[in-house]
Amino acid sequence: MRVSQAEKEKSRSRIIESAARLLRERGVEAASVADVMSDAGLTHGGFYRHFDTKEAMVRAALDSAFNQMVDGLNPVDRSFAGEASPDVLSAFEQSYLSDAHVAAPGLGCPVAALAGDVGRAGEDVRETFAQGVRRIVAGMANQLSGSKAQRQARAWRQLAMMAGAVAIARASDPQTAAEVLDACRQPRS
Amino acid sequence: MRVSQAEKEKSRSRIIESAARLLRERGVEAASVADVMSDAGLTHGGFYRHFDTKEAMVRAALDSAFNQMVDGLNPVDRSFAGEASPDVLSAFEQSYLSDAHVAAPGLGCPVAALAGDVGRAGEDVRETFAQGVRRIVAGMANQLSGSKAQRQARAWRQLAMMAGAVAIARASDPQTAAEVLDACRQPRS
DNA sequence: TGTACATCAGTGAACGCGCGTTCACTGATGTAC
DNA sequence: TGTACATCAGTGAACGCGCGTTCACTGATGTAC
Repeated sequence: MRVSQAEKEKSRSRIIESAARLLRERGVEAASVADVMSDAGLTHGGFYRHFDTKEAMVRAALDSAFNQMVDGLNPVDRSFAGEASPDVLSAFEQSYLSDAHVAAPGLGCPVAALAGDVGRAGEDVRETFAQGVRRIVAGMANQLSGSKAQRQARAWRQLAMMAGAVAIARASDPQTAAEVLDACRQPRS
Repeated sequence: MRVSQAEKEKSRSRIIESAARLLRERGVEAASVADVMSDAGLTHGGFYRHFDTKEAMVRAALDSAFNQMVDGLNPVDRSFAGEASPDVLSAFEQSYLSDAHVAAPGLGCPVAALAGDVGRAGEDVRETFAQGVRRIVAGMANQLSGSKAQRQARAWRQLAMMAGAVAIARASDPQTAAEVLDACRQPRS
């Protein structure tokens, strides 16, 4: 039964949203096309009316997940003039290194959840990932002071540390997770 | 054809070595039992004379990969008295953030290659991973100065940053990879 | 505005394929005497 | 030290299963007149 163009667009959005969550929760390979379609309230057969391949879905879902992260970094009600807001960055970092983020990968940072998987994916997926990471780093660097190169380098170091810490925390026992998160919450040394 | 106990032990070592490399290169799911056995010069049917399940092999391979990393941190010819050797730590960090490490995940740090996958694995695998990370952090902390808590916290931050940076570099294009690695090679800020 | 018809979003069965695991079998190894 | 026999590492076929993808079909949507 054909549905309207507006309905199709809603379906596509639901597929991408489901994919963005399931990819981060289960990994690129374990999040199957059938799982994603079922989560979106559809059957798997219709998948190819929306995407040519699973890889195309992965790219769209990655982009969506990065958008969520960048939105969290640049709340519209605060950065209306692009001004530096160190409390926004502090809040982002505190939220990133929280137990809640560790416990909910499906809603969390795609770098912490998927960097390993994407490293083994095709070039197109890696390109989508790289652009997403760059947007996060640019958003963080905007909230820092110093020269442009200094701000960007500090943002890279901070994001790498936080993503590494959350990935380690998820891959360990609760005590080890608490140790690495606590260490990374402390100021630089 | 039955082989001697010594031959069996050699087979087991080859299986673990192949698994440790293929897991880091392809990920936990994509490194199949048949691939590992073939790489070790055996056929897949004999796998269960060595391990009860694929998960048991993953744990043994993870342990082996972490051993390699810890050996690199504590060269026997240097740390004979457990004394602090800052140049050993510097060499470790420089090697960790090198292009060679990014290009050769099969011989590299299991944290950078497998933290994401292990985060979705069973509790036993996560426990093996956690013990491995702790050994790396202890080895790094031994090379630092300050109170025990300070040294350990600094080691956690440094390892989290380096593992995050290498994972991001592998999941990105060459230019982005160079940016994140360069940033993380710089001293603290 | 109505009518006739082409389009196509979504369904559910089916495809080939590789996965982890099991199994009957082989024949050299290890052991009991 | 020899001999008879039980053990078991390794082989290769087979198992059920879920994967990504394809396909014939349905019937509401969109369009041409």
